[in-house]
Amino acid sequence: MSDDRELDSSAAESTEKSDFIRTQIRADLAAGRNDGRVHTRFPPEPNGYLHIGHSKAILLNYGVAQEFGGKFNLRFDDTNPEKEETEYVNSIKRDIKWLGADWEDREFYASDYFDTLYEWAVHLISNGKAFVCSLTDEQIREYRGTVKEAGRPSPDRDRPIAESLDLFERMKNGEFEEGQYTLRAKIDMAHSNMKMRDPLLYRIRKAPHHRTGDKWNIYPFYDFAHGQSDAIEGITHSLCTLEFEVNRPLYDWFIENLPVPCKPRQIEMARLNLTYTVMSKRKLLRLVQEGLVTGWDDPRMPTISGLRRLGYTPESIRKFNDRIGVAKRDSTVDLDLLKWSIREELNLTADRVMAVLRPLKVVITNYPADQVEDIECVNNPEDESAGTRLVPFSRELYIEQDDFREEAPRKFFRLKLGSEVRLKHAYFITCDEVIKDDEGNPVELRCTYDPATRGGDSPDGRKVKGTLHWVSARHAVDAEVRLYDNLFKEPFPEEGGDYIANLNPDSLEVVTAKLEPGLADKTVGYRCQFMRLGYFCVDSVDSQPGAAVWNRTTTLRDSWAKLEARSGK
RNA sequence: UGGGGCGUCGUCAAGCGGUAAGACACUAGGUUUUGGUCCUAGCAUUCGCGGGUUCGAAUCCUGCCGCCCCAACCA
Repeated sequence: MSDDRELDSSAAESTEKSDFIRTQIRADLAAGRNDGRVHTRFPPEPNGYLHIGHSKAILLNYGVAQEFGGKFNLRFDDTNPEKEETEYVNSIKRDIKWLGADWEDREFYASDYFDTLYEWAVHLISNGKAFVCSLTDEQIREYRGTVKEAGRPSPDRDRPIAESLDLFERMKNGEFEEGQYTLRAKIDMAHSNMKMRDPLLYRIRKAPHHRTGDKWNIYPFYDFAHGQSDAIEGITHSLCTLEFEVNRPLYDWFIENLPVPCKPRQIEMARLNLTYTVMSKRKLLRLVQEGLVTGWDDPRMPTISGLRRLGYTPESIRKFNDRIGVAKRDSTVDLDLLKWSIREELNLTADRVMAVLRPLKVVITNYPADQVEDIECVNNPEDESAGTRLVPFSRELYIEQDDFREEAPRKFFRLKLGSEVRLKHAYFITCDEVIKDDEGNPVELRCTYDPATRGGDSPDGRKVKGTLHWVSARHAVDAEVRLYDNLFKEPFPEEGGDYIANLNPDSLEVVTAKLEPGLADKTVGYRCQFMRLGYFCVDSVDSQPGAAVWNRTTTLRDSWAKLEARSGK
């Protein structure tokens, strides 16, 4: 049966995608543009960790290259030395590899092209298309006008070419202070597109660069670096997000006015937004810096490294991306879709094991005190080849506190005083007596079992509605289990005031759980379902040899909780 | 009182003049030794709104409305 499902999904994957980007690429190919080549790139700025939104860009660029027999580059957009760090380039490379996108030997940096970019800036000056400007940042802003009023030309706009050439060289040589001069293109101060009003090309910055060190005193801006870097690498389709739509005329202007080896086409698409989280590096960075999370890889973060640590697989993220599609309209994807993509995979592949998160002791009064039985348990009902394992059963057990109510409505199928339930794979038990503490909370259940129901079926054919998971008290191993929930309590945390105020105070609950003994030696990389509770994995950071820490990747669908919540209102 | 982009189910998203795919979510049943999974059924007579063209419009034209982006020496 699981075979059928796998066939179905692979068949679905093989259907040709027809989003607007691929449609454009096919048209370009048909028109013979760029010699019929397809070459894409992912251009991260190394100023933070990659998040799930980046996975959309990575997988799309890589996927498109694959589908059209083209190539995919990784290029770090490192034109701002003040914000960029080597730690980030390493984490970015690790995350892209993990997602399964392969840039082969094409790892590039915009900073690789600083020399060429400098030459091209000189080229523009020489052709009267750029000039050195002495306006301060404040003046530049003022001269630029507004979206509704034309700007005014800089007084330096007609500076003689030779003078600009000289000044620009001296800027490069470090003869001036930061902010003293800039290099600007000479386009049109009255242009209706603000990006075309004599945009800045270079600024003086004396900060050391993570790769070029102190070689440069001037650094190009994004607009002067990005398209040219694309062209240098032979990129044919430069995919980016919607906010760069207004930059496209400028992108094209540089391509037209510079001796570039290829003419890439910029195509813009909507970025990914997800409910119950934020997706901007700036906002994520603040969570890290203020210690609101444990780091970029905190399992609650929407970062690739956070999701990996939470238990997501590369495949689940790829499937998620296939399902959200790509389009031009602003949208926010339901977090449930992401959760569903990991449940879908783990349902088919994860072992079912037993763990009790909030233990309640059960004593089987008619079970011999010194007896221990090995109960055969199915590892994965969705996958027969996963086999079975033996789990010890004895007189004293733990069950989940939530699975017992002294009195409960008819719809409550779990253990009640005087009623019978099945312990998964083991026996039917009936609760005879509840022992409570001073506050009336149940601390121990006295139960009897029916020896004839071994394995979980009654020979007389009587049925029980509930099946509970359990662990043998004597054999159970204690473990720290981290129950993660949504980082934010609101679906749109950025709406209204400060998003920090919408953090979910219950995004992490830590419990000491009782696990079946076979889980004691599990190591990083192991994923399983704690039966009836959710999917869990061994934490890759805080686990110690012999003392795994477990993270809840996601809960199971819980129609009982839904039902109860509904009737409670 | 500028320019650019976008409006199809609660959320994503196909559709490109021939009479609204699919997924998630949700609802109702069935199966079930996980209240999980799985299965079945339901879930937009309607595509932001109004006109027009056409035998026929979500698709073409037109007017309006709404949302997003652009005035960092960020990317």
